[in-house]
Amino acid sequence: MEISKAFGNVLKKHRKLAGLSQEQLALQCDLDRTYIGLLERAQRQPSITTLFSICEVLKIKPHELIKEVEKLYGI
Amino acid sequence: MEISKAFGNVLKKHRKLAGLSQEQLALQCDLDRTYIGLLERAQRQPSITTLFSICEVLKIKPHELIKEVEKLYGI
DNA sequence: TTAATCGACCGACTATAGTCATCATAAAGA
DNA sequence: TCTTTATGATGACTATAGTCGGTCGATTAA
Repeated sequence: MEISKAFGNVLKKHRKLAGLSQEQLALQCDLDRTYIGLLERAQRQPSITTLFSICEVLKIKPHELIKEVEKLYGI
Repeated sequence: MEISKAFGNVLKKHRKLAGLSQEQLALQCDLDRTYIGLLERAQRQPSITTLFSICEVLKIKPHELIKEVEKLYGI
């Protein structure tokens, strides 16, 4: 699986786990609502600061999320 | 410490550990010579696919590198 | 001295991240 | 049915990632 697709899947999973809508997540990490959707649909790739701010809201360490991305990506 | 600065420091450390020049690293991960320098000087932030391709060349798992960035960043 | 290597830095460029306004649609509830 | 909530989607925009060609100074070796 592609990196962006893997990231999108992991992001969606953790957003749901946190019980947040795309809009709620976007507001809390100071990003645009549509952009969260684009990330989940693998049409954008986050920079690492974006990754860190999303993870802060989702209360997960960035390296843990990345570890899940690696797994889906297959490395 | 800022995220980009933390990342630049970690990148430089691991590039040195791998015994590569900025240019050698750039060639192997199909990026520009000057861009590696910009990353190390914290004037650019990588996307996650860029992160993954750099880590592949440096033979380190992305989540391990991110863990070091977290530590320097202070989370 | 000369040549080679390395890294900082620059200006200008192309590609893509991230914003914003807006419309469409499907699901759930009053 | 009417309304609200969540999401998909699009087009146009601004900001920044990433490229390219080059200069410069420091270092190291011939």
